[in-house]
Amino acid sequence: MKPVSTKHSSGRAASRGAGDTGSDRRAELLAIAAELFAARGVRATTVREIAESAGILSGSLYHHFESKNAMVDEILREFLDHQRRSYDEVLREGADARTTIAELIRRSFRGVHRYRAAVTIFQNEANHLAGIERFDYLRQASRDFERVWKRVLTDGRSTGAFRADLNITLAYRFIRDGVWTAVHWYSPRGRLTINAIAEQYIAILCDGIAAPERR
Amino acid sequence: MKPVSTKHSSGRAASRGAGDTGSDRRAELLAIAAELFAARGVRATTVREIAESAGILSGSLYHHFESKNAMVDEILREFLDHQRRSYDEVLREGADARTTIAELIRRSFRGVHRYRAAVTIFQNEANHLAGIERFDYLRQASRDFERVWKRVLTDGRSTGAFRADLNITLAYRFIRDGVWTAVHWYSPRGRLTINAIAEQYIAILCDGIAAPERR
Amino acid sequence: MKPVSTKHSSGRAASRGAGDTGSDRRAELLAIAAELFAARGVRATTVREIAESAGILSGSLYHHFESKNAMVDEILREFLDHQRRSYDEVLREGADARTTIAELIRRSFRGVHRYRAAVTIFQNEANHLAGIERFDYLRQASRDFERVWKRVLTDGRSTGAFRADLNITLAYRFIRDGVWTAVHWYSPRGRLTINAIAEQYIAILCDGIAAPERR
Amino acid sequence: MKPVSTKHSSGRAASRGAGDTGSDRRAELLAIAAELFAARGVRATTVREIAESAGILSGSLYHHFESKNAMVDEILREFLDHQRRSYDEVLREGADARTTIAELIRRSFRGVHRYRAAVTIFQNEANHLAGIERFDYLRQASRDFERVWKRVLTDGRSTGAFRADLNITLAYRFIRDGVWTAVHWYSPRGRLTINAIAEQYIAILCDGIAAPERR
DNA sequence: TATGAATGAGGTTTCATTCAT
DNA sequence: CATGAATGAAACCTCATTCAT
Repeated sequence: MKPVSTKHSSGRAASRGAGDTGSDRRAELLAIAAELFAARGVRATTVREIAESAGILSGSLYHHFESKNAMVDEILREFLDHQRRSYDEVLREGADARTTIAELIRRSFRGVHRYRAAVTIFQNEANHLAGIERFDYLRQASRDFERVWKRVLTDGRSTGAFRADLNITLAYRFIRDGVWTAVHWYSPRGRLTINAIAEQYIAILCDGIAAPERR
Repeated sequence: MKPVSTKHSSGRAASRGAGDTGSDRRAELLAIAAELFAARGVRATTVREIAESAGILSGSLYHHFESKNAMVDEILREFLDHQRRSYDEVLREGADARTTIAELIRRSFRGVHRYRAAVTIFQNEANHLAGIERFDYLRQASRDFERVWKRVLTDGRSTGAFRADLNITLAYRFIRDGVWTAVHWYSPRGRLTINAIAEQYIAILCDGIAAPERR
Repeated sequence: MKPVSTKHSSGRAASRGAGDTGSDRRAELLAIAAELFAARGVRATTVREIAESAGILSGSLYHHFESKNAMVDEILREFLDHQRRSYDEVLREGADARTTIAELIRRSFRGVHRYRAAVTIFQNEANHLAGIERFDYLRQASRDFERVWKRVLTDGRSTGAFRADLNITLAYRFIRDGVWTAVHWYSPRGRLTINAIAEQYIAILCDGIAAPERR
Repeated sequence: MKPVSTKHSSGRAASRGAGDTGSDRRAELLAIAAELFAARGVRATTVREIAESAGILSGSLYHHFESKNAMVDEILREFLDHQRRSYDEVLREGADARTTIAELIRRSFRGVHRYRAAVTIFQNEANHLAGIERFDYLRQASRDFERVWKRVLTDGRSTGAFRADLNITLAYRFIRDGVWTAVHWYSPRGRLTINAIAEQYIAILCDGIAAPERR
């Protein structure tokens, strides 16, 4: 993971390996950068701004990271790796489709909570970043996620848990957009906890907004 | 419409007034710019790229538009004005909540279809753009839309059309994100027409993905 | 005069000869340009601004004038020609030094009044313009003026009209700067007429600001 | 001194605070820029020219200064602050009007000598610069100077040191223009020292150019 | 680790001027 | 005479990155 293929064969060991415990400083800088990237966009955030927010000069950042994109890379990978593992855990439990979907939604919202900045970046800029070679893996991650959701939806439809006329692709997209876009308005200090939001979303998605007595 | 009260228009008469039928060239250039903005992002799209796509030099663009942001401005305003009027029409019909919500959703998807590039820009960059004085009106437009949806949801909940335990704010956000984010994957040449997508979305939203017999 | 050596051998007869009676439109445009050049500086005034002030498009100006600098040229020449003739008249009268100096000052201030915009341009930009080949004549004009003033001062010193210890060069410069710089604050609608200003200046220059009884 | 409260300094720490001793490089660059601004005018001097004169690339200048105008700003403030203090010292000595006027003139010419480039810029471009928000303080500085001179002139007139019929405003303007415009022709390597020029100017101003025996 | 000076490519914008209609 | 579209050079400025100290 994180091959860090330095094009610039400089002798300086700016980037460490992935599993690296990493100095606290490194994590600190990464957190600062993530917040700025999320708030202003990756392109709109200058290396100078990141450095200044950290109280150092822009040149000094290059002792910790190879490049600006290397920071984005690390921020995104951490989130994606976590989320993939989290989804896999659910699948491995092998519950019924409705339970599984609900749990996937819960874990997605928890991802929003825990990796807020990373999710924001992923949501806002995955499309543009994917055009850069270094971020090829974003497309793979999206495909992995898609496979997970679609498998559960298809399974549920065939077992009768979900409507027979459900369009799997559309349903998947609505769910995906619904959970990730929440990052735009979710605030950890807001009135609703992330769990409450997840439950509401599950309710709407599974049973609709219409009052049940109508049927 | 389109008041174009640019503070920065110091003496330059590059942009015409609003109701202006406008030369075809102008509309042509705007369409080209919109596609690029949508595809690559506003910041990432250079004026030079727009000009080259139109077969002219970058400086020549300034004969038609005051600035890059002036183009973004015009693109967004056209969509927002249309959408606002479209929503207002529905409200004026005064149908019941469920019918109204369905119609609002249909008209939103039609907006996605007709103003695809503009919706993409709005969806991707409204947050960042709103930080610029010139784009203050984006916040107002968002608030206007929010009021429309929330009024109908609240009305439907009190008349018993919608679940009594529905969280209006969350429901509004899910709907909003669901319809606008569709622009990311909707293709006019795809298998599903925009109307089919709208109906599927209405179905899921109103009645959920779960099979009805469960209740 | 006004050779108008068109580098661009275009067949269009944009510029007329000098003695040309000239259409009113031409004079009108020149007056508009002069005001703008004076108010904002030659460089800072765009051709577009001139055209817009005249209610036409920038391209249309080129039917009347060869270039922006051609306008500056004409504006300056008119003033310089007039002023030169005016000074010559005084010299030809052959009055005594003090009378002559006073009259030169009066005629300078009258020049400020009548060619306000031109004097402003001359005062503000002669130095920079003189670097352009086309404006070589500015240096000659300055030298001509200098010769006039110095001749009178020298004459007056040798006849005893002026102090024996007068530094001719410095005196000339103070006078020159005093009269031309007045253009920066003189207003035809101000409290003091241009003649009153001239008389005050003559008084200060000849007899000083100190009260006479002190000697 | 030099508050440098740039509104535009959004997050960039290019320019240091005021009391800053400042790296030598900074002062060096400022001196180079000042000479060019004085010689060619602010607008006509390109950032590239400044950089090339300093042996660096244009972009590198922005490591030291926020913008071209920021350089102009610093150059002007240094001169204005100095001159204001210098005038205040004279006033605090409380000598009689004629002595005070003479000393103010001496100190003005010394300002011309010491801040030649800055005075040239101030003299040539204050009018145009004052139209820019950032240079609002130029108007204030002019007003401050005006008050100083007028106070002394008024005082001298009422104590009988100066002519009873002296027009204070005109006298002030002639003096102001006379001393500052000298920057256009003064050369530190010329025949006359700045002190000699000052004394000649004082003599002419106080007692006139006319021979005394005439009265 | 950090600084501070510099690079160099590229961005948006300006503007005098041209020219077919 | 005037328009309106375009040119092309050059302006100011930005910013990721490098590197000697």
